[in-house]
Amino acid sequence: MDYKKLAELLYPNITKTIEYYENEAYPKRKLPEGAKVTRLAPSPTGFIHLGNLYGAFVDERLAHQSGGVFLLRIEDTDEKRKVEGSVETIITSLEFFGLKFDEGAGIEGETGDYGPYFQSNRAEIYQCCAKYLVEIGRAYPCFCTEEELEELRKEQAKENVNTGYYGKWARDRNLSLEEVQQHLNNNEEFVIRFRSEGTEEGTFEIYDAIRGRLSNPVNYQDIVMLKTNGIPTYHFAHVVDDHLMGITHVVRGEEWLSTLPIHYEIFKAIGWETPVYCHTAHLMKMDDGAKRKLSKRKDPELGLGYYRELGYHPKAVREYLLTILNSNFEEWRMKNPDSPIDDFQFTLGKMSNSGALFDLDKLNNICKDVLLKIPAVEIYEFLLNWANEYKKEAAGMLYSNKDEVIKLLSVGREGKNPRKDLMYCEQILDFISYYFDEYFNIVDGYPENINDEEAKKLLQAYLKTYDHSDDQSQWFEKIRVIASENGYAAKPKDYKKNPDMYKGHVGDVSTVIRIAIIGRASSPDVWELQQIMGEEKVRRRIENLINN
RNA sequence: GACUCAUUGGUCAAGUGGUUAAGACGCCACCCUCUCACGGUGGAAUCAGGGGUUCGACUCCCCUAUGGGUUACCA
Repeated sequence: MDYKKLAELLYPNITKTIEYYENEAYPKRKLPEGAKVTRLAPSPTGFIHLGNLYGAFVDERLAHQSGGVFLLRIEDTDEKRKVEGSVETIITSLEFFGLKFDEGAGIEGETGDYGPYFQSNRAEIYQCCAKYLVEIGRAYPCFCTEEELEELRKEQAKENVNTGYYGKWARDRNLSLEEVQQHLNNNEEFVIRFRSEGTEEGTFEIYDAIRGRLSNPVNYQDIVMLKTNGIPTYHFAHVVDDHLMGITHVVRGEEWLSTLPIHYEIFKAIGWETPVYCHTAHLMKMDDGAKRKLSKRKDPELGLGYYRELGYHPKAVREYLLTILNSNFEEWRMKNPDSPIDDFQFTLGKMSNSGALFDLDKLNNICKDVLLKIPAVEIYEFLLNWANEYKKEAAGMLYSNKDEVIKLLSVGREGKNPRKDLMYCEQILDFISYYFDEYFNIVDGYPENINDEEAKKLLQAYLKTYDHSDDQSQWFEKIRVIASENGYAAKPKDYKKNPDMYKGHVGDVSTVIRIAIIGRASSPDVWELQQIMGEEKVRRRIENLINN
């Protein structure tokens, strides 16, 4: 069989050679020793979830920690699944979380010398590489129709053998030149299949940077490399693109583990070195008591949009992700509470190889610490931006009450044991909403031992002695006095010792006041909040309650 | 079904043949305290099961179970 002729027959119009691409078009990158080149290669389906961010984070750290390159390539080889505008979504979402690409697809066009970065624009490159494989006898055209393949699978199922296109089942594996010509003359469509040399028994070993040595069965399937439309399948695109783009580390989900043998064999056949593989474990979700891989269909709440809508700070999300990405991160963070997150040395070896369950409690807890380190003014800006995008009705209020909001955000944040009240925008807004009359309402009831009438009596007493210029201790002393005068213990400990002597204690009294002013039974220090609200508002709210 | 990866408390996990099996989140109790947070102290809670190998196994091997993944001209 003259493979050279076959190649010419199939691709008369491909004149460039594989050497041209390797040496002239895409020469080796000039990078410092040890620099890693990574890529994010999403398909543009318009949905990006936490799992994608998780993986992208690994790529980004690997590249930027080593002085390498992090690029974006769009795997748009499946026309059916393309969604308009999804490239923008991907880029802006990742950027929001602090991941920036150095090269590749961009909103304003591509940057970099290794493009095009959309696979749909690389057809000629793939075809050239395919042509080469045909020339050396490692690829061939297959004219089977989908129906015929379906038949084949049924046949194989009946005989109880592995399904697929391989060995004696590969009908077009050894077509003669004349037969190929014949099919071509009939205008039949064809795919290019890989000619595998593997057997069903073979195995090989390969190193995975996360999982260590992996022992795999060898590939024996003549998989499709080029579809009838001349566009490659993932397997072939991965080999061609990652090699030609100079990718050193391929980070991808563990769902690719089982196709690794295919990739390995193609790399070998074409004579290229494999990149370092890094197969990450999936982020999982609890579903009816069982762990499950994140799904874009079933888990919209794990879409990145969800966290932006709730107003999670990107720093907090990064911080959380790093705790599940590298088990030693938390330890490092405790030792270096104020260091920038990028000072942490991320390592592949510390990555877990079993799927982690997403833990919202943990995220929230991390948020508290992260936000505490961000100045109130910046939180305000963040909150305002968030409201402008996701909570329009609150944006105006936040905008026109800038000073007050910043003060509200700052309450209790100073000192040795600062409060950690703030987690994410939605929650923060709720946390400070009482300040605005439009949002203010009484959500909690009085303590059990105090009825409405009693409450009014206490509030009247409070109003009578209230002096807005009192300092904090003067203010609270007056509350103690009101408590004593009305039969409540001025100190909770007294009440605890002799509960029968009192109606309650000073805490009950201040709770009544707190509810009148804040609308809730729990809040930061009332005196501080009053100072921010101003005398008029404080008095008005209490009066409203008394007269209702 | 076949092939494959995984399995330490509720969750994230340290651990690489000899440990009282770290730590974090969550939970509970107590302390601090006008509430809530914060902070502090303490507590409950884990090696999926069964066989080996070994003086000794969470650690190595095998089987089983459970969960994930692949089995496409999807990625």
